[in-house]
Amino acid sequence: MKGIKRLAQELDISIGTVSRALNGKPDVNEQTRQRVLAAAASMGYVPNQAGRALRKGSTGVVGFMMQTGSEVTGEGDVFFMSVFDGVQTVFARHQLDLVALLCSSEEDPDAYLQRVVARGFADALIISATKRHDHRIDYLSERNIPFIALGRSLTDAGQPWLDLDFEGMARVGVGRLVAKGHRRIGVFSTNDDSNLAFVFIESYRQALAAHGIPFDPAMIFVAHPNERGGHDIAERIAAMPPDQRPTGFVLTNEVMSVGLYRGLHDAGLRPGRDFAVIGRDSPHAHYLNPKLTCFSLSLRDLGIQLAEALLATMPAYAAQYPLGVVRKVVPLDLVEGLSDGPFRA
Amino acid sequence: MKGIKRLAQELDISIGTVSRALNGKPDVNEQTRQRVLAAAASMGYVPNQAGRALRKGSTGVVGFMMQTGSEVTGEGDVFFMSVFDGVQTVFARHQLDLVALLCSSEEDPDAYLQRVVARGFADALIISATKRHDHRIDYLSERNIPFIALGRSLTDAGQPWLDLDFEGMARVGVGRLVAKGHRRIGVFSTNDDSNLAFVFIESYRQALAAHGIPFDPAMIFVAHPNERGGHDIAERIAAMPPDQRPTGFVLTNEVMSVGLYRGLHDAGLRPGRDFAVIGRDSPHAHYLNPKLTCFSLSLRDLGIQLAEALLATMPAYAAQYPLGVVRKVVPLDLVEGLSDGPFRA
DNA sequence: TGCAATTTCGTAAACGTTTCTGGTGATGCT
DNA sequence: AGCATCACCAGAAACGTTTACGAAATTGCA
Repeated sequence: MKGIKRLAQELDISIGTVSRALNGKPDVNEQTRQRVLAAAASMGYVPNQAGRALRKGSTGVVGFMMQTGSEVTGEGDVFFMSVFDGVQTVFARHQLDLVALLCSSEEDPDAYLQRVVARGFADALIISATKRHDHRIDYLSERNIPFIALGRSLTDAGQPWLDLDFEGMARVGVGRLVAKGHRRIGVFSTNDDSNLAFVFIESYRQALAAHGIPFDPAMIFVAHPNERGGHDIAERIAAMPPDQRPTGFVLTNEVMSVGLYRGLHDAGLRPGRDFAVIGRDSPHAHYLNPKLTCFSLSLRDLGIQLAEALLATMPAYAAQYPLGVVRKVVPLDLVEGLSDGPFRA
Repeated sequence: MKGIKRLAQELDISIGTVSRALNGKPDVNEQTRQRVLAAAASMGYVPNQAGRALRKGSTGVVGFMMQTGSEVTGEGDVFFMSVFDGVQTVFARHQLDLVALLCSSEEDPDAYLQRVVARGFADALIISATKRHDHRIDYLSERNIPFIALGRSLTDAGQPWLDLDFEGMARVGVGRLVAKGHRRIGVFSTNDDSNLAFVFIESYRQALAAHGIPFDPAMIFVAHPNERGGHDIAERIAAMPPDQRPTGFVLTNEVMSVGLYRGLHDAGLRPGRDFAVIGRDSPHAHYLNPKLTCFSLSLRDLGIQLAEALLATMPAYAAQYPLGVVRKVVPLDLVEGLSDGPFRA
């Protein structure tokens, strides 16, 4: 005999009453409730997840889907740890648990989603690293599984999303460099289907146009969104004839600046003196020398917004979070460093 | 009507047969099996996790418990992503899924473990950031839940564990610096109950003794195991009278060197010239200037070993992994850089 | 042809919980 | 005193699966 049944037998009351006592339901005598609670504590009773989920149809778990492997760690790293923390502070108020659903780099994300998630493993989902055309969005909305995307997508099923303000980063970044005399401003892009890069490049072109600077495709550097990618870019820049090189760079990724700095240094280019860099804040970038001028935001706060927007779409919680369908760009602050120092123009 | 019942009704056969067909059980006609498989695919059937777990008593899920929040990210960061990848390549062979159980920084790890895990959420666990006295180890072994610890602990319930070779790092690191003439060699420690720091400091003392160098408590620098901690250490070193400062430093953490470099630089100390640094390999440290001399290991391989050692303790898989109870220290390679360059002695 | 062995399948129980439906006894009200 | 109300609780059904058991249909063999 196990579980609630054993408890009931021990106390000589019915399992129904035990369940009601445990779950704070109204029709149970306060005295018996205390008896049950005491017995549960002393016997170390803890409800079985499967039984409860089967009966209730919900698990109390929200999944954050992310990809593993070292190569794909674009936003990865410490980024998520802080976002998680924010999400959890909201979830804690509702006894919801957050788990990270780890999609192996060897498995197709769509397949993973179907395999793990559609089984009713989680009540709701947070998906990240959204692509411009993202099958997961269709899949989840077809089945009415509540979810929110961290990142916009062209695949629009009316889902809520939160995204960083790439337009703003392009506008402010370019504007800042232009004001210092730069005309050849490099940016990075990826060669996958990620919407992030697409939005950023578009905004970059608009920002250039706003300052009357013609767009030059050679200023777009495709690379992996990690340290190595930053290093690759620096090497490519160094290989260009000096008069065709960009004189400044705007990055939206947290860690690329680390590799970029090193690559620039090896090429004899010092950020903030020979070359302007504007990047993204991160624990690593924070210790670059010279100090990186970067866009910054509270990741914990991002997590909080993410959680609230998600709860707003879940029937059981929507009433407490009357936010409607959140589709929002979150702004970043520019933190002045020395890496985009005065240009010689 | 939902799930397997609907499938059965559609095909006009019993749910028992459908289940057996789906699960590859022997006593089902090959032709009906194909019919079932086809119907399941076309109707997008996917078995309910709760129902299956309830009946079978196992979930097919292994949890990796880790803490969230930006402050506690000692080993965190990109470290885990690669380890996960290794674990998953092993798990994939057995249809096991790995999820990260995220313990909020606001919740007690022991309480979290009881709340989430004992519910039968996962079949087995990997716990990390083990303490010298770790309640989780007792808890899990009392309930016979298979688990493995990433990190040794004084709490010994006969559990399997894997740990990095801190003895080796201390011995090789100190030996290398001593050979270059260093006598005052700094190391870092934490002020929590983590066993990692304890083992390392012990080995450090022994390594010093082996070279006839007296132990000086002032050479131990307590700090947070992250970039900021590294920076703090540099500031403290800079504040010491030059003739009392360490002349070299051995770090076992992946990211502290980033902050240490910056802090040393601000104090006018250049790694590899005025000060020797030996650290840990990581994507970030890899781009330090000058190149960091560091201990390195394949995290993916660590994940593979972790997974295999865990499976060896799970009754259902033990036969395929006859490893016994694995309690093993995994070695690291020294990668020569320029940060521990020639000493002036 | 007849009996045993084998293949294939349907039936039903079980996993641990929550919740619906009634029922009992006590209480309140007239 | 009689009736309605109420607080409390027991019983049972249900959630979706897997699996033990046995029955039916088929085959093999003499």
